[in-house]
Amino acid sequence: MTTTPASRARVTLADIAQACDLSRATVSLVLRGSPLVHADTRAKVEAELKRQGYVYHRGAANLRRKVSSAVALVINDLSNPFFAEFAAGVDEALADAGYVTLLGSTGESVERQQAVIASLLEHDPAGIILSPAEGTDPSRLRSLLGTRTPMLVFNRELGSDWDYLALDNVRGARLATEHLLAQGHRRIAFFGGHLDSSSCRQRRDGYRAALADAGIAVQAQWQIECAPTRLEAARQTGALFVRDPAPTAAVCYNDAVALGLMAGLASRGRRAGHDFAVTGFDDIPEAAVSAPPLTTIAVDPRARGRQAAELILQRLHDPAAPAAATIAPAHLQLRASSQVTPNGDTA
Amino acid sequence: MTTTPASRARVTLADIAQACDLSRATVSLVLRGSPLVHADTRAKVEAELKRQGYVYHRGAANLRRKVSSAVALVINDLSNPFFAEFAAGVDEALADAGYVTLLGSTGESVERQQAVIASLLEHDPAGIILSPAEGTDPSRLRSLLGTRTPMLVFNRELGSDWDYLALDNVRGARLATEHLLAQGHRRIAFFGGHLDSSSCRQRRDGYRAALADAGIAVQAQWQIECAPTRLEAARQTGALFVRDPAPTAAVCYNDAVALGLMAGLASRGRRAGHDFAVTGFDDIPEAAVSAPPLTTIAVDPRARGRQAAELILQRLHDPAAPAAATIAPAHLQLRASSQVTPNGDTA
DNA sequence: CTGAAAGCGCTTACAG
DNA sequence: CTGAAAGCGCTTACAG
Repeated sequence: MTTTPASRARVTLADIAQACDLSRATVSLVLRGSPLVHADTRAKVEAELKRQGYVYHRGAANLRRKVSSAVALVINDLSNPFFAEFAAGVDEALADAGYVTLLGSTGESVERQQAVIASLLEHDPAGIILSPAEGTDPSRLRSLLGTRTPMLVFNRELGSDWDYLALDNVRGARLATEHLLAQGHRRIAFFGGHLDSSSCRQRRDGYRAALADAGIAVQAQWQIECAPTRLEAARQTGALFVRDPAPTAAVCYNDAVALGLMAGLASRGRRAGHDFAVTGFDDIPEAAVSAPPLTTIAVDPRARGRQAAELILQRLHDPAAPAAATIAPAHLQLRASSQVTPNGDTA
Repeated sequence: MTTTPASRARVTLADIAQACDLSRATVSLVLRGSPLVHADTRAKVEAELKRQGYVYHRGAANLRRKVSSAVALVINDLSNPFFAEFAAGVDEALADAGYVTLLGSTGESVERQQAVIASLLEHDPAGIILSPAEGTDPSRLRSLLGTRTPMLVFNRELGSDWDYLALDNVRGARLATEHLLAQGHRRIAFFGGHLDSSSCRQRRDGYRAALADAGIAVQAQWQIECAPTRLEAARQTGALFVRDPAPTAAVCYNDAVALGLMAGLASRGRRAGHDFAVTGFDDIPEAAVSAPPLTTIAVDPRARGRQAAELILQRLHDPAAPAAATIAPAHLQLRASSQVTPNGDTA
């Protein structure tokens, strides 16, 4: 009977032990660098490990030790560069800490999110980092998770008693709004996003606070809701101009919306940064190369990913500590799209 | 002694069996839907599973059954939207097939790639999908992998006897070049990328073939190498114009390079799509919103991800089949950046 | 239809 | 310094 290369049996501790005339226990000690074993024995074992191409079966070891070396990362939209950067940061920091990342993506579907998490739980992750799909029901999530597996929620608040890593949405939107006020704008819209999302509400709160500080009453027609995508934003552009006097600037929910609005403005014969001022939120790479380049709020998603990984690892270390909310900083990234006054002068 | 919620002991088959006054074997049969067990028994067990919040430990089952339900996905650059989309497609298709994705990212470092793969192998993946870091040494990779774990290589050829999923680089670059020729260009550069990368060589081959078919001899100064990043491309822009007559158009290695070149042109007082024609490769989302929008070669990275997942799953099914190379289609996505003639007329 | 026993690849007390 | 035995949570023949 011929054995194809790909089906060769696995080399185990027992094989090494037998070849070295030792017990599996001793080989196991070598593997984990125990100082107990004699230097000669160690050398003999290590040579044999290499010779036979042994690869450690961490799953078997974890089973015996009742530990896990995996963390699940559930992302709502990996095709969004913001979350892709976040995921890269998470994976980087987890790998450095000796953990492997179990990836799951939900495509913003709560049903898929339930299924994905259920499946990941069967692989016994030590913890979960979740960037929740829009419309996530915390109680359904809680009954799925139980209380054995700690979770860190990123970006969208879910309440319950999970750890939470947030962007400073209020402050970021306030910075954007204050910048437009400083350019002389008085009629400033808040454009895009859905108010049932906590991040959208927080950003709008920051916008409102800045206007209130400037003594400006927010007009209802300055609040335009739409799905946070480029396409929907482009479609909703007209809603800004149905009444006179129309806004001269818009604080957008995020960069995707801002880029869509810029496209929508162009198709109506207006130009962002020329006769209308626009700001975004996220600072995705496209923001720097759009026409004109987009003034936005930078939140460094890769650093947020590393931070999320560190927070969940900390939680594994101290399961009993009370759940904590962490607010990550945001800062204004100035570019041409907002460098224009209400009269069309370039600042 | 109080037990904190997070440290509650795991519910196992044995707990369920004991509560139902059955053997673990019977509960195991229920879990996997065996028709052998009596309907009443099944109902009783399922109620108890739910009551105790049992979660299946797939790792333990896999250990016993000597199977794996994980596939490792190693990505060189997750912050590149092209690879992020690819990863999303892989994860989607693997999840549908009941596999979990073990993520690893290398940041284009061959050293990190070795370390990441070594670590992932300890988690016993059934197979590996690798988007190799630049400069990967196939023989080092082979000695790391052994012959037990099948691998699918994406995007960059590594030789050896691994399965390989490629983009149709030759045809894509040919399409881009033929398009520029049709606009009337005769002096066309091939800009960016390193010739030690197989994808770069293939794209340049397609470019050369198109020029040869048009009876044009390629000039040495039309070949500008640089790292495939926006920044390096912007820095190298001047190299296009050191000799007269200078090229009037450039086929770029990829979109990042093309966007960098467009920025470099702008800073030299030239404008892509106005007095110089540019094409990219990949069709990343930024290509549609750049100024001007970038003509490029679309390869549908998400579909490529799904395809990669299907190929590796197929390989798991039939380990003995000969290694196969698969070429995925590429098509021209026409936009403004190339719609200009050598004389500056807009086509 | 259900159970007792062995075993997947590892680690952990406990002896010696 | 090294080994024999038990056990992590599951599944798989084999009995009955």
